[in-house]
Amino acid sequence: MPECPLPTDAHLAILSVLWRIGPATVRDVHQALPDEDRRGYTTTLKLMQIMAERGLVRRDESQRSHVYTAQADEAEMQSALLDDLADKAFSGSAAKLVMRALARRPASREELDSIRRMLDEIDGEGEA
Amino acid sequence: MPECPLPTDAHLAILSVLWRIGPATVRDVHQALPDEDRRGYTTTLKLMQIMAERGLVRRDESQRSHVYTAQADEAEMQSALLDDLADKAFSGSAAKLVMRALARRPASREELDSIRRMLDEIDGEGEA
DNA sequence: CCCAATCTACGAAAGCCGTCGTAGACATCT
DNA sequence: AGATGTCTACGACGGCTTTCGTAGATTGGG
Repeated sequence: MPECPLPTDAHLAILSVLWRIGPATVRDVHQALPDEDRRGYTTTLKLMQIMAERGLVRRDESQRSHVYTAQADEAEMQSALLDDLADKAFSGSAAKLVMRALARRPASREELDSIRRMLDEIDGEGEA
Repeated sequence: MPECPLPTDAHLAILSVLWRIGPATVRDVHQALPDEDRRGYTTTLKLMQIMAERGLVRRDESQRSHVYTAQADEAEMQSALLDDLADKAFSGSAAKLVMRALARRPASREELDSIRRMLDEIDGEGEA
C-alpha cells in the first residue's frame, strides 16, 4: 500500500466522483465534476494520469477509453484527512475536532441519533 | 472581515503558536514552533509578513521588534477548516464527518461524556 | 476511402508557496 | 566611534501543481 502524502484538492475532487459513480472513463469523470472544479478535458485527463502513477486510482487500458477505478478507500482517506486536520488545527485531538464540528448544529435529529448510537457502541466496547 | 481563502499549512502552524502563547514577536514564534515545522528565521519572518498582508495576523510596529497578534479567531478558523473538509471529502455533511471521526475511537471516557453532553444540549435547544 | 470526432500522450507555461541569502537599519556595549 | 548582534525588507530560486495546446493514434460514418 503506497502511503501517499495526501491527495491534493484537485485529486480529491476526482476521487469523490469515482467513489460516487464507480469505475469511469476520463470523460465520465470530467462531466460528473461539479462545475466549479471542472477545467479543460485534458486537465482532467492529466490529473487522472498522475493519480494512476501515484496509485490513487487503477487504470484498465483494455478499452480505447481507459477505465479508471478509485484505488484509495474512501473511509481510509476520510480518516487520514481527519487525522491530518486534527494534527494541524486541533492539537491532535479528535475529540476537540468532533465537538467543534457539532457546535455548528449542522445535524438533523436523525443524524444526532446516529451519532448517539455510535457513542453507545463505543461505550459498550469499553465496558466489555 | 477579510474572508480569506484559508491558511496554508505553514501559516496555520504559525497561527497555532500565536493562539497558544498570545501576542509575540517573530523570534518568539520562531522558537515556539515545533521542530518539524521550523525552518530558517527569515522564513518565519516572511510567512508572518504575508500573513499580515492577508489579514491573518495584526502587527504592532511601535517597537523595533514588531509584535504580531492572531487576527483570525481560533474557533472560527477551526469551523472554516471543518466546513472546507466536509465539502471536499464528506459531500458537505458534517454529520458524516463526525461519525467518521468517532469511528477511530480516539476518545477517552471523559471526552465521550463531553460529546454526549453536547448532544444533549443540542437536543434541548431543538425541543425548545 | 476520407473526414470528423474522440482518445491518449507529451511538453511547456504559469502560479503559488516555501525557502533562504543578502542588504540595510537600528540598537547596544565597550 | 567601531564592532557586534538583531531586526525588517526585498528579491530570487526551486519545487510542485494546475492548466492547457498540440500532436498522433484510433474509431466510426458516409
